[in-house]
Amino acid sequence: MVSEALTAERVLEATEEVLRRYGPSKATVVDVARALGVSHGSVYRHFRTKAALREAVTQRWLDRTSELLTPVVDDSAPAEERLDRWLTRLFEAKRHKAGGDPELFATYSVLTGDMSAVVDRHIGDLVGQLARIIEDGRREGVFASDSVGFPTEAARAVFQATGRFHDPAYAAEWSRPGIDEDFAAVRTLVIRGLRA
Amino acid sequence: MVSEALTAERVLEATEEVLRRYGPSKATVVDVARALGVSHGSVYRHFRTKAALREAVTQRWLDRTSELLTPVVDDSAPAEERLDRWLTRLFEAKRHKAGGDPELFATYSVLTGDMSAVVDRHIGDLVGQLARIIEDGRREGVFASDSVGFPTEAARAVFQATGRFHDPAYAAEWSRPGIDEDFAAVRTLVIRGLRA
DNA sequence: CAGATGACAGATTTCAATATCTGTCAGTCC
DNA sequence: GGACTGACAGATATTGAAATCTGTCATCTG
Repeated sequence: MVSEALTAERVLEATEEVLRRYGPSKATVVDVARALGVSHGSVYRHFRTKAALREAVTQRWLDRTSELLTPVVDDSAPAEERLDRWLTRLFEAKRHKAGGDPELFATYSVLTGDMSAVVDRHIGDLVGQLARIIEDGRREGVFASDSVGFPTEAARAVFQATGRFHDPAYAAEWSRPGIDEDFAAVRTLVIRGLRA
Repeated sequence: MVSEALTAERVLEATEEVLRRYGPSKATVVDVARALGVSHGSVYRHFRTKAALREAVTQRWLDRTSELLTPVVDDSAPAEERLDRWLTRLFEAKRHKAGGDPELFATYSVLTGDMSAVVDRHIGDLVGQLARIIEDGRREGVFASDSVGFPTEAARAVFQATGRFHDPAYAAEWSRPGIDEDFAAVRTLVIRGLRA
């Protein structure tokens, strides 16, 4: 064969490129096959359905954000500072993605809308990261151990309370003037709410 | 004339009925006129455009919720208790509307999507109510006066942090199991965040 | 024989014609 | 004469026939 072997990874890359070019409603499996120079039957060898292909490419996209945040979780700084940095970095990352390539961001927002399982897993990852920071903070004695429930419950509450600054549904608000002040106020409120 | 005079109020009532029956995409000015037994030209005598008619009917709908909450603001109970009740009642009211007549709720959710001015005014009303409670709490010494900014800023933060439990975009989540625990956790977190 | 192809049936989307709606206004009717 | 009508132009929505897409599979190829 002249070109490289057709792998799932190459199919995913082509899919992302096709999605970027045509958007979620017009990107077809035939387009992906065309971009790879193969027949669409070959794409179905790697992904059973179009939905499975979209799920895989979306999961990859979401996982990139989670990985961006792990350094903050594993850091050795005080928990309160890490929580602040984690929330800020999440907001920055989302805002950067949304502002840098609005069409691709909109595309993935549409995709995630049809994929509660993939999204739930991603949210689970992020809440897990938050829970680890909160657990550390309780061990340090900086965060209250009795108030908002187990670390995972507190983490869920923090995640939900800051939703306006990471949920794609609000992406349009992220470029409004005053958004930084709003974010600072919510972040402060939430962190104060965790304190001992 | 045999029937009652055609008033703006009667037009609004007919519009709500037509919206309930046909939904936001199929409800036309001609339908409203038909429901009233007049020509559509008469409807234009009371509302300059279809958009103005929809704005008026949407504002009425939103104002009904605001009015439901004023008793809690004007109550003489301690501020922290009133804040708790205000948040709970807002969530209950929204959930009740969304669950009781899902189609009409979805209809109004679509309408509000095209009406930032009306929605901003409504949010301004609600944040104003919250600010009054927070101001009282600061006067009582229960809420910190130095932390999250002026009462209006703190009120905005509280409103945004609890968005998942009043923003129609999340209506689908309000019937999920565990939502009450989630709400309790966020509510507790936020109220603790305001404390002195 | 593992991997790729392309013809095929049924589902979905596109597109252009046709129908309906919005907003105006000259004219009608108490 | 003030409230209402209905014909009208331009904008928007609906419809159904034609084109395209999804997913399968018998066949091909190196």
